[in-house]
Amino acid sequence: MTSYEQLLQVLRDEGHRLTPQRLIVLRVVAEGRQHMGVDEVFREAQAAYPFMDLATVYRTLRLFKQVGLVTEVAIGDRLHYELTHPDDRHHHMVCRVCHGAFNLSPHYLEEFNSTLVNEFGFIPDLDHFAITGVCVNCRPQSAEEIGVGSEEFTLDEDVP
Amino acid sequence: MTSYEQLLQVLRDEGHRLTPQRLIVLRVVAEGRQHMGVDEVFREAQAAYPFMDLATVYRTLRLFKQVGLVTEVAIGDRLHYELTHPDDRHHHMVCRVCHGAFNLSPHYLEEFNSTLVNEFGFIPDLDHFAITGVCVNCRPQSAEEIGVGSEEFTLDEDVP
DNA sequence: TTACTTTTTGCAACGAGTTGCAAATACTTG
DNA sequence: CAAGTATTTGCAACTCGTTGCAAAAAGTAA
Repeated sequence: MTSYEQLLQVLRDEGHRLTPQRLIVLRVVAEGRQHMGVDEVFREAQAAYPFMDLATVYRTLRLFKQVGLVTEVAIGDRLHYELTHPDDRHHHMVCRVCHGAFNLSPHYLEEFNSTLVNEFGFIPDLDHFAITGVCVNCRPQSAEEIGVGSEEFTLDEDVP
Repeated sequence: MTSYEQLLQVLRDEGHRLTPQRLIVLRVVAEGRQHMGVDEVFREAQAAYPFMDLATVYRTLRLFKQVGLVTEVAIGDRLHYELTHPDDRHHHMVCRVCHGAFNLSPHYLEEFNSTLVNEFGFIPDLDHFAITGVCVNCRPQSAEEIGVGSEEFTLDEDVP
């Protein structure tokens, strides 16, 4: 059983029907790069299946998110999706200038999470969380002049 | 010079014109409670000035945000605004269940901020940042049974 | 295979927010 | 105060995302 068929089985097991539209969206997301925009998924899906409707893409991605097949990342005010890799959970740092996205291990947020739970009893939703900001390469000159040069950092960028 | 007139001066100083619409929106936000929704601002502004247009309210609030008069808080997918109090900067914890909003001092995010800057050279936008989650009072029973009772916490809620 | 039930699709309408553009108006200078 | 110009407004159209509903299709059972 291939990995792709395992994904289909997840849908079947939860009683969801396997329609051509769902198969195509799943394939597009599985073969696409990280956190694709909805319009991107739509265009590629439509290329493979010209009757594809945008509302169906939205509904399908929402369903896939519910059953855990994909992860939703809100970048700015746009929704993006990527295939869920249970062994590679991460957040995103998204640069406001170049729109590059960088992965961030969840452990950087663990302490913050505990603080909110312990001090306020507030359980924050910190899953798949996109932090906007400015990345090393786009930082203004002044920031580098004070001795925080960009050579010191290595960011693994997902997306140019 | 009253505090309200100081606010007007900020606009004038940056070369923005004082229109009736702007005066009204400013007064509504200044007299309203914390983080009002746009529709709320619109309704109150329209009551005072029936020709008020919704697009104008959006543009005016965006302008006020640019010049620092108000702070924008994205709660869920809706924009909210409150008058900026420079001596009371804070983030918000917004409960996904009861929609209550609680203030959070910026110092809770300082460490996280430094980590991103120092480790990745990434400067995150952490100003006026709304964290969704579940507040003490709305936590599922199971969470309280394991000994994390709500009596231990005091949250100062802005908004019911 | 056919008939039946339930889910899903496609479409069109909707809601929050933004934008292009012509008409209106706030500020400036004489 | 009047004339000029640059900004702002109101309107309508647009974007992204969601939703109601009738028609289509998936799964199920005879």
